[in-house]
Amino acid sequence: MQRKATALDVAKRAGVSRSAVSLVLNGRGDGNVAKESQDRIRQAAAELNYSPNPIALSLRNQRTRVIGIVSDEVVTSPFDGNIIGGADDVARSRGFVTVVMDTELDSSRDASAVETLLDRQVDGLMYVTVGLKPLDVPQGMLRVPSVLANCIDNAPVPRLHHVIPDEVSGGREATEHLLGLGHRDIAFLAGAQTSPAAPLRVQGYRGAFDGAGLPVRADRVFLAGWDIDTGFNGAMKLLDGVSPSERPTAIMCANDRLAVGVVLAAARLGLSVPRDLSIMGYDDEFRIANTMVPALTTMALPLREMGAAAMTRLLDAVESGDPVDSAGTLETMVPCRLVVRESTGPVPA
Amino acid sequence: MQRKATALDVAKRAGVSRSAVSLVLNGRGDGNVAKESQDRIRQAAAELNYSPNPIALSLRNQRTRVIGIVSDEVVTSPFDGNIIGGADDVARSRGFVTVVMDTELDSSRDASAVETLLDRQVDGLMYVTVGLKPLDVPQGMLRVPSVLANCIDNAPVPRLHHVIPDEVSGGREATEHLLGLGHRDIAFLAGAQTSPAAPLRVQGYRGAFDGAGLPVRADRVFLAGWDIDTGFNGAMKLLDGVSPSERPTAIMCANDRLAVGVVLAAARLGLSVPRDLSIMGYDDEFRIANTMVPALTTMALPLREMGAAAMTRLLDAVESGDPVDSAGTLETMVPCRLVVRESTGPVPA
DNA sequence: TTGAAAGCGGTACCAG
DNA sequence: CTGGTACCGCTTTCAA
Repeated sequence: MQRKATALDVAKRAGVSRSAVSLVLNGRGDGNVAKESQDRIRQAAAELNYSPNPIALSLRNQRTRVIGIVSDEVVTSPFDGNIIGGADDVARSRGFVTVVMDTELDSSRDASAVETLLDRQVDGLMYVTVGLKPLDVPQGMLRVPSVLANCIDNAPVPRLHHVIPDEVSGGREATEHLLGLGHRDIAFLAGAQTSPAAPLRVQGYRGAFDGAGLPVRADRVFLAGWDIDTGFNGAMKLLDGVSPSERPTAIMCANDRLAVGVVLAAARLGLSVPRDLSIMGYDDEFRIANTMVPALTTMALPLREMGAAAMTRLLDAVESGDPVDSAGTLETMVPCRLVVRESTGPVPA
Repeated sequence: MQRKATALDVAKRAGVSRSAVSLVLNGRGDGNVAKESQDRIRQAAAELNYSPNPIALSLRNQRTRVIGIVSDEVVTSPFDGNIIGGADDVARSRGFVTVVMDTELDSSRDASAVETLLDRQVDGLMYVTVGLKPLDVPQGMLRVPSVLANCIDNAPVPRLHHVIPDEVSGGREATEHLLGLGHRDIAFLAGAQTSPAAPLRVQGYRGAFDGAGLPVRADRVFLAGWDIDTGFNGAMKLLDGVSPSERPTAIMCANDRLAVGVVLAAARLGLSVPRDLSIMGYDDEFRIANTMVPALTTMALPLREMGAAAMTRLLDAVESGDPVDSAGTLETMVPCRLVVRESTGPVPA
């Protein structure tokens, strides 16, 4: 591997000094370097396939054009990877590189990941989590521009800007979809208390009923968990051995996996979806919601948009030198998106 | 943010020169620096919370202790993230940092990701893919020590070492599990032709039958796809309207999602799993296989082990200066692991 | 045993 | 308009 060309090589080839090379290649040639020299420099650079050494640049400029992304388990878990995808899109388009470190839910690694990144002089930091959650912000994040994606500063007085999905309106619109199909008895398997998303979606569910002037049956909302078996068991409790008139006509689920369990239970019980029972998921999980039988109607999390919004905000701050929340607001909410497929239909006659 | 302490600060505080600081802190103090000075230096370093600037180090040493990981879509897809987890474990334990770049299946980004990483002077590279596949190795990977995880150098004469799961024995052991339960008519939804994993698993399936001295019914193996609906449709074809004596007593699936579809079909048809029908998955996909109802018996991919093995091999090469395949072999196969849960049982009487 | 100096690859200031 | 030079933080060689 022959070593890469340096600015000195270019200078020699063009018969000028290193300084001239630097000026020209950084667009500050005009008014400083003769037009003719500029051409020679640019040509020499092209011939040698020259590009400046980012490490030397970093050392000199004290800025690296690198953004550090710390994730709780976004890389290693099956979820929410698109937040990073959306963030990286924006970063690349603006000439930044992202480096990702995953702590695999070991919060004792948070601080050291941040310090490692800071040591390497990242220009900014982003923390991404799987699922909406409060975050004990690592101290180091306060030393450079930083944003949170899908998590919220857990301090008494929050300091970092966060980008989160609008769970309340997500819950509301999902419910409105079912109300619009004529359903009135809608059960809600609402996930687990442990996530702040659960109560927010329930709030949206209530809001939809209120908005329609309909009463909410408190006993139709269940907080349990997030997995297939939970959905299955919850559905069995709601449906098995219950007369058709007593059954809910629709079941909303706080994620697609719960919905898979519910579909499974319906199949066991000989209920046709959506003819006898409508089922809604949440998340629009890739290769689950769209390939389920029947394909799941669901509320898509705006993962890419969240990542993009967070990164945009962060880079604006990095490049301007202002703090991330310069616009005065500490929160960006991104709306969820209703995806209608085949698991929901009109209320049975 | 007050700037970090430099070696010069430490030197001043200890009343010595920068060189002395460098020597002592790199363990080459004995024989070069007076014991007493050594102590003062170490103490000063501790007091100032000194650690060398990695960027300056990189520039000086031309080595960064950074390993670049390029992934096709491991970060953004729900799959195989644990390969990176396993790799990162090993890297951290050996004092290296990994930086991950995901190309989101855009192979035109492969080369530029590698060049970016190379520009930043990574000491080694690893390419990770979702699902076993042939890889057109980006040229740049040949310039530093590199390994492949879950993919295989697609060149006429392969150059890079790869770490892959042993799909043949995975397929064989899965089949043997079912044969051991007395099943003789075992259908295999074997994924899609597009992945090299599919034919390998089929080969294992055939091997198991051969080994047991049993004939293979060629019409029991189907190549179709990898998703829930494919599994559902495949199972319906095998089971719906077919008399019990004509039905396979077990269905093997090339991944857990197919198995979900098969379970769903069985539920629709009123078949009890595993009493009437045994179902096997493959992959042990997190939060699918273990939470399915019934929980899926499956063949776990050794993702963490693969990542760890690949990184170990890579770092050995980086630290020794030898090429990655110095042991003479270009392939490491890691065995899959049978996980018995509740979806398989004895053949029906 | 110690410190001065060169150099890694750049950028930016300043005198010519 | 140009080229010399200092400096970013560290390691390493070499002379004192």
